[in-house]
Amino acid sequence: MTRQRAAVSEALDRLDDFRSAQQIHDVMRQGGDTIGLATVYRTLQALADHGDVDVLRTEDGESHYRRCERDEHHHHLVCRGCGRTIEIDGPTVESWANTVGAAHGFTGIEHTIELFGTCADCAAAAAARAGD
Amino acid sequence: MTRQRAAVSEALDRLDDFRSAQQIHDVMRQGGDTIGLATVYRTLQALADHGDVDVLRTEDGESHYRRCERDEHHHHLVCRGCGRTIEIDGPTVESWANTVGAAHGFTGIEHTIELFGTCADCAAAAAARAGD
DNA sequence: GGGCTAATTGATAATGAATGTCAAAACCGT
DNA sequence: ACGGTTTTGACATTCATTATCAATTAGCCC
Ligand SMILES: [Zn+2]
Ligand SMILES: [Zn+2]
Ligand SMILES: [Zn+2]
Ligand SMILES: [Zn+2]
Repeated sequence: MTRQRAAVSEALDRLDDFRSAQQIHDVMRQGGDTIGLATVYRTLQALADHGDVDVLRTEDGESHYRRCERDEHHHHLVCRGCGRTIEIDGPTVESWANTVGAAHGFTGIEHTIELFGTCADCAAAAAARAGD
Repeated sequence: MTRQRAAVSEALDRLDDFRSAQQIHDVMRQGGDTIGLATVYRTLQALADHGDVDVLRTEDGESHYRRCERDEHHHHLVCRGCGRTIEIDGPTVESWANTVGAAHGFTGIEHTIELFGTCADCAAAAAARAGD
């Protein structure tokens, strides 16, 4: 464990939503940390491999990282407006994925499931903006 | 409708699995078509916007395109070995996505669902390779 | 602590998919 | 065929991510 890895881990604890490696690097620099961008990339990937952070591929192909509350397998409901993220588990979809995979003779099924929408706050803000 | 767009559409008809824009461009060139890479990118994106082709973001961030049999909303079960793709519909997951989104006050729910696995042929090939 | 070796760091260069540029070519209604 | 509009495509550019590799650091034994 190095000073830099500990710093990335702490930064992730402070941040709530999914952030790109570059955003995390910026935040750390702003907070006084001395760390290189390459190290942030490497550390985040290592954390992701170990399952310590979750990765979300954004619509434009960037990888965003987030330390999640629960360690168990789960999915995400992300607000398109503010990025607020809610952790979701769906026992039904888990078994559905395996069942439908097996039905077609596939083994070693993995799945990618993410939900996107507009949260109540952002919807209210949009309505206020339209109504003034 | 231009000669190039028609050619891309025909190429997509001939190809079965998800291919990248560059792979499609290569195949077309090999087949004697004269077309620029930028045009292939533009055409594929336009087709994707119109819902005429499906897009799959691969693990390394590339966009792969495929003309699907059915026009209606559906998802994919993709073999990690050979790329064979099966179209899936899951009424349960569709309603699940909307329900869980609404339960958290989210509106305008969209979802990303993809299944990956090893098809029976690829599993058999792997077993034969291990057992010789 | 001091020294030693292997792992890590980080400034920089390199990669590569995707997009922007813009003059030339193709399209289409007349 | 003609002229205005759209499309094309070779090329340059962007930008996230990865590779490089000398300098630094961590971990460990004495
Ligand atoms: Zn929001
Ligand atoms: Zn799941
Ligand atoms: Zn297969
Ligand atoms: Zn669906």
